[in-house]
Amino acid sequence: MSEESLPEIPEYAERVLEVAELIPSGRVMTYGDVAEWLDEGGPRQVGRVMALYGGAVPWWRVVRADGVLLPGSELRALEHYRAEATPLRTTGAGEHRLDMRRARWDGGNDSARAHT
DNA sequence: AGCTTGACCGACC
DNA sequence: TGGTCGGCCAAGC
Repeated sequence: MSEESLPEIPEYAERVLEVAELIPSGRVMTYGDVAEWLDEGGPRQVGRVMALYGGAVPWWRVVRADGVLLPGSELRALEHYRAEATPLRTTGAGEHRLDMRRARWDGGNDSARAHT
C-alpha cells in the first residue's frame, strides 16, 4: 500500500529537517556542517531543503558558514538570536552577523567545551 | 543534452 | 575587512 498521500518530502529532506531540530537553542550549524553530519549531499542541497521546507523547523539555526543572516529574514532571525542569546558580532557597517567561532555547534560533542 | 540557477564553502588577494 | 574565483551538487528550463 502507499505510505503517504500527503506532499512527498524526499527522505534526504526529512533527514536535514531532523538535524535542524537537533540544534540546541543558542547554537547554529552551517549548511555544510549539516551535509557532513549526514554524510551525504552538500551545502547547496541542504540549502535547497531549507528553502523548501525550512519553515517547519528552527530555520534560523541553519546558517551560512560566514555567519551572514538569512537575506530577507534578517530581522526575524535576529529576534530569535537575541531570544536565544546566540553569539553575535557586529561588522564595521553595523550589520549583525553570527559569531561562528562561538555559535557553531559540532553536533553534540561540545559537552566539555569551555572558554570565554 | 546542455546551460543556468541556487537559503553554499574555502582559498586567495 | 571585504571582494573575487573556482569547485560543488542537484533541480529547472
